[in-house]
Amino acid sequence: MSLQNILSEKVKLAISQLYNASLDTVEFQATRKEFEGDITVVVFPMLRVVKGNPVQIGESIGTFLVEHVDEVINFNVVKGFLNLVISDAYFLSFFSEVSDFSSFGKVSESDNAMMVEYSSPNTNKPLHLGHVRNVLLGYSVAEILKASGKKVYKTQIVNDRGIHICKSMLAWERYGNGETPDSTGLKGDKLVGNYYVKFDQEYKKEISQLISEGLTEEEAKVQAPMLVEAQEMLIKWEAGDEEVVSLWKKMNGWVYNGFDKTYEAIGVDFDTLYYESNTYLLGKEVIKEGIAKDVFYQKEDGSIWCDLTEDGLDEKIVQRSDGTAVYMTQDIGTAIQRAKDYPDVGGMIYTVGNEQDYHFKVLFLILKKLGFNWAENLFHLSYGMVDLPSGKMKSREGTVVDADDLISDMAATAKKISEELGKIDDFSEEEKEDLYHMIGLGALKYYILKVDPKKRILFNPEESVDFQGNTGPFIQYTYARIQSILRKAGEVSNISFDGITLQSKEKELLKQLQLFPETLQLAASQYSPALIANYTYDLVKLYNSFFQNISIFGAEKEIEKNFRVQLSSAVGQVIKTAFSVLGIKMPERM
RNA sequence: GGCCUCGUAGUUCAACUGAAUAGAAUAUCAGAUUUCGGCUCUGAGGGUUACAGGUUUGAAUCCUGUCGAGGUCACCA
Repeated sequence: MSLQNILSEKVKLAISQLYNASLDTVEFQATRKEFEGDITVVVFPMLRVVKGNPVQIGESIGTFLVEHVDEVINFNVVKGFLNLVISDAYFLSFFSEVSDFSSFGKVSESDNAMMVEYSSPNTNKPLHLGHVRNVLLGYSVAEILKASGKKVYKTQIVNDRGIHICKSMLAWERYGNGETPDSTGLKGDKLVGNYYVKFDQEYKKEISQLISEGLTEEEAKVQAPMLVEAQEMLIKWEAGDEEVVSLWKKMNGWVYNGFDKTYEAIGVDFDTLYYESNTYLLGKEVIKEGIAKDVFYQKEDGSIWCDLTEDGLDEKIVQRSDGTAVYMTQDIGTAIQRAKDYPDVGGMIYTVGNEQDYHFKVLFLILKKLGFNWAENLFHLSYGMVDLPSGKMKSREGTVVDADDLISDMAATAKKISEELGKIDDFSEEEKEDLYHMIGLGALKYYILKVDPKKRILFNPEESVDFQGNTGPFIQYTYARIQSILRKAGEVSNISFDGITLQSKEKELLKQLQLFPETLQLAASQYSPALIANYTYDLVKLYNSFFQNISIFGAEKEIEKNFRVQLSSAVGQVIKTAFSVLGIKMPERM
């Protein structure tokens, strides 16, 4: 039982005994460091049920708590704030009761399952920095949910259908000379991406050619032979034309291979995949049923709509007049398919950029109207764009930061900095490369995840691999240093710590450690990796100031040394757990 | 134009969802240290939380309006 829960009940008891009133909740906050105390009860909200002077009420409650609660040994009141001093014994017993800090805060898996979707790229371009934010967020939220006791399925929807795919296919057929990833040594997604660009270049040439022949720009855009041919290809694809389908399969295969390498480099994975080419037809079935249920209606031209004006939104098309599926149709189909495939799923989280806020608002509403019980638990994990110091990323202007390049750049910077430190000269080349990758990636992930998802992020490549301050490598470094201390200390017996007097830094550390389980739960309920990142940095800062003020090896008594070493070990374990839900690995040395 | 999100030290981010004197990091400046101006430590300055009202014992946080940044309003995905 946490300290807050114990105190909360006792405060309520005090209110009912002293004032004959009842209180629903008690508000706590950390005691500011300029006052004495470990935890603070805010008296102001109680004024609603108890009339009187907040200072006097605080005094009475404080006196009551000191008399009736073992953990509370002293108190003081400042304005409406009741600062309580908690006994060392309480913190020490908390510390010795947790036998294993490596799983501290984690809750074992329940039947309550969630599906988390992230990444979901187009198959015609390599992944870029924007995808990186998506992937990191989605993966981390999935891991946070797992650690907080949910069963989680990580998934994505692969956007493998449509005119854009045909464009790169066509360009490859015309200009490719049979090039393959093997023959060129290029990653599959890069190769296909190049032909997508090639299409655009040739298409533009055709347009200007046509304009010089006297067509207007509008006409030229529609009549350019390349575009017409791509459209014909799409029709063939939908009709199941063997040649087109096999080319489509071949080129998509290349892209998937390329993506897999990128995902592996980033360190994320998926439990199940959905392909748009498989689910778009399902959506159309549901549309039919929806008409019968009066959720949708058909216009004269045959197009099908959903009227959401009563809910303050617009009318939304769900099927074109020619009977083909739109984006919305597929998403409806995919969601339903997922619920069928995984009946234990009680909710879904979609990690998608905030430019699609409206789309998901509509999607969720439609699914609710269709009457699915899981539709009550859908959440759009919306995030802001990633800007560069030079401005917005624009693929047309070539200012896009490629994901693979980014990862290797980060590792290269990590290498430069690590070499200057010179602590790992005895590592093998392979160990060094692993370490640089770990640090570079740690920097990138932390830099992105510490920011509130809904805010835009400014990505400054130079700042992002900093080793100082609130950065991933700084926390990794602290972890490595703790491991070094533990190696030096050797075996430490696990004995009880009765009789130790806590120094203020030690007490603060224990307080912060104790907060980890609730922080994890809070992060899970708010889908917020940033909360974990900031918690971890606070813990590391406290540990560093502990480390500076208290000598571990120079402790006077063996029992004190043991305690400090174990405290270091616990901090290390908690930092490691916290970083693991952010998807960041910890080096044993660096 | 309608709707949505955001606006906090020079900069990048916090603030436990309404509480005490709004915190870190980084940059800047001043000291200490040294082979040097680089590394490391110590300290300081830096804020009317975009602006104006309102609600409240109490507002960066909630409400209204204004300004600014971005997004979105397709039979594209």
